[in-house]
Amino acid sequence: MGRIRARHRIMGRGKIKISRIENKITRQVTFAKRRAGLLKKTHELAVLCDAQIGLIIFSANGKLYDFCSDPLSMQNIIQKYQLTTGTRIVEQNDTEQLHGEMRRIISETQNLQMSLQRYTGEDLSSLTLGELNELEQVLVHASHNVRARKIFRENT
Amino acid sequence: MGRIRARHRIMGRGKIKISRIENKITRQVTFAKRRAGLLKKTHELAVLCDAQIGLIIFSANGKLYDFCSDPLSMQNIIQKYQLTTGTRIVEQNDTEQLHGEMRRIISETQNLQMSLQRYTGEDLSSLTLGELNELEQVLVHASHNVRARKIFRENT
DNA sequence: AACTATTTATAAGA
DNA sequence: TTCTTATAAATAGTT
Repeated sequence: MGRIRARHRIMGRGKIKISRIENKITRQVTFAKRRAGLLKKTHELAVLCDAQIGLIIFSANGKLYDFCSDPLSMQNIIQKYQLTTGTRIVEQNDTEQLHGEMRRIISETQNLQMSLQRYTGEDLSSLTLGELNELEQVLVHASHNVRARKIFRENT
Repeated sequence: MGRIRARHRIMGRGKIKISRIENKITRQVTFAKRRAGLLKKTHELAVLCDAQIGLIIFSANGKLYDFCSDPLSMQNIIQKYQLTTGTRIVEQNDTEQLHGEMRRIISETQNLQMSLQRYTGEDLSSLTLGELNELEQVLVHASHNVRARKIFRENT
């Protein structure tokens, strides 16, 4: 008498084959359990061994679960990954080229603005005497052109 | 007689606290063991439950280990992650802003070049009569400025 | 690298 | 769903 455990009724929880679980309910339950286990193990590895780890999980339904070890963010991990593997270097070059082109055109714009200030007489401070003579000729010539153009317009 | 196991000599392999392993050798051994375990578990979860998983591990020495479930590539996973979380929108905005600024400055440069062509008399074709009068005044004024500057320079 | 006592994860059941 | 527990799997300390 007393408490007798019906141990024979509790059948084993067998091992499973690693292939897609067909039963939907079972698959979802297993996903929840193993996902939790994986996240825990990931965290433990990162802490125990000073590793930087990023883990991204999309469920079959597309829901996202992720983990990233401190002190980096997932973006940091991804950047480091892309630098290490050489992936996405194309786009980085694109950005660098864009920056280079940007610097070039900003410089050109500044030069144009300075030129314009000379042609309008706003700023002549940096010019030598020779450059002033040259500029005067251009301006005189330009004003002649304008007068000629005016006459052309008046007669058209 | 027989084979007697000296079981008492085999002491327990205790549980450990989850904090950085101080001993370097132990830490490296544990890293290798748990890394293998984690990669295996990751693969199993992906297969069993039809999940899409990307795992990136950097050792303390910076060595990369990664896993990505078929049929996606790590880049696919990263893209999907960034789309899902909205990350990298910042950088996309950066790039877009850069392109916008580029367009603006290109336009400004073109305007400056056109202005300059007018001030040098190279291209007056698009100007109205009123604009021509205005331009002529600016040019005359500018040439006066240049003459004044020349006299200043000659006496300095 | 191999071993094994223990701890941990988890499959199936309740 | 959440809890339980027999069993499988991982692994810490050791050799």
